[in-house]
Amino acid sequence: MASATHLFPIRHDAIPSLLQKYGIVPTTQRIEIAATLLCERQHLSADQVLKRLTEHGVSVSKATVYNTLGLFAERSLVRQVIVDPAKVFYDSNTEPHHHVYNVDDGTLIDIDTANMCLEQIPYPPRGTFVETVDIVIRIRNTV
Amino acid sequence: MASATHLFPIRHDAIPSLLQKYGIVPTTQRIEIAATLLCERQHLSADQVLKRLTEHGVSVSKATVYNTLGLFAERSLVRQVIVDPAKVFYDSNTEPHHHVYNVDDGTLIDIDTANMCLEQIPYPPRGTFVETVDIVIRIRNTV
DNA sequence: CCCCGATTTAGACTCCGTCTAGTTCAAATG
DNA sequence: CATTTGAACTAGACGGAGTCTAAATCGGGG
Repeated sequence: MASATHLFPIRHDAIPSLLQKYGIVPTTQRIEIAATLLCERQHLSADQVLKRLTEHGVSVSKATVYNTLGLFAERSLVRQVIVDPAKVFYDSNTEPHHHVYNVDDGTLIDIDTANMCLEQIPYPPRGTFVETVDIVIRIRNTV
Repeated sequence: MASATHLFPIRHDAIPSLLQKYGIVPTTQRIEIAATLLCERQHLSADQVLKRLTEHGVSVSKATVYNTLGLFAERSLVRQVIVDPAKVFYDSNTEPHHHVYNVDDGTLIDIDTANMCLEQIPYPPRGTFVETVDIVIRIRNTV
């Protein structure tokens, strides 16, 4: 359940132990998928991860990529970012931060939470708890 | 381009002029779709709108429902809410507010912006402008 | 009443993601 | 070292949301 967030760049041979730290059995495919996404701070869709793997001559099935990214998100190794109705992004950066999404070209960038004070978050209804608070600034290109 | 937000409930016969105020030609189908969504503060997916229309004996094609809701959002008559990777919600409430989304049961509720001060929003990159700032509090059921 | 651009339509199609059922893998066991 | 067993992986079918296309229809201006 790893307390500290990992640092970039992550060395390929550090991945198995990283996965274990998050309670994930480090299989060949999971290591490859993690290496693809976690090599730097970035936002990739499942499809993009699959494409990169294929391009690098690594053969992993579509189902495994989708399942594995879902597992990573569930275990908080990566973060899901839902800003585009068409696809889910997976964010290799798990430190608290928010996002700026360019609706026109699909660019997604991180912004620090520093100074973005968010006061008075309402109590969650009975029987529920807050999982995340996501702030998305949607921008568009002028003209 | 209507400045003031409309008030609920909206009378059915007030819809044609409301559409015109937003630069939308009020056709039969658009009036029906607007009436379905705007009758009260609510969040509906395109599919739900289509279902309600069908249930009320109003026949509108799927393509028209999707296109029309997209048009309404583009003209700021309604607001798109992207919180679920599976579908887009359309929000009849266009006043500034944010959302609490229950990931487990798909419930979406509005929260007032009052007291939720958000300071220090970063400048948008050159050549872009901020369209919306969306805050989504994701909650889950305990147990 | 006719014309013509705007709107609507049915249904095919695309794309993201899930499901299924069979296969492979690897670790533990005998 | 062979066997067992459950987890993980796979290919490909499938499902659902949303888009596209080409044809039909509408409705306001002439």
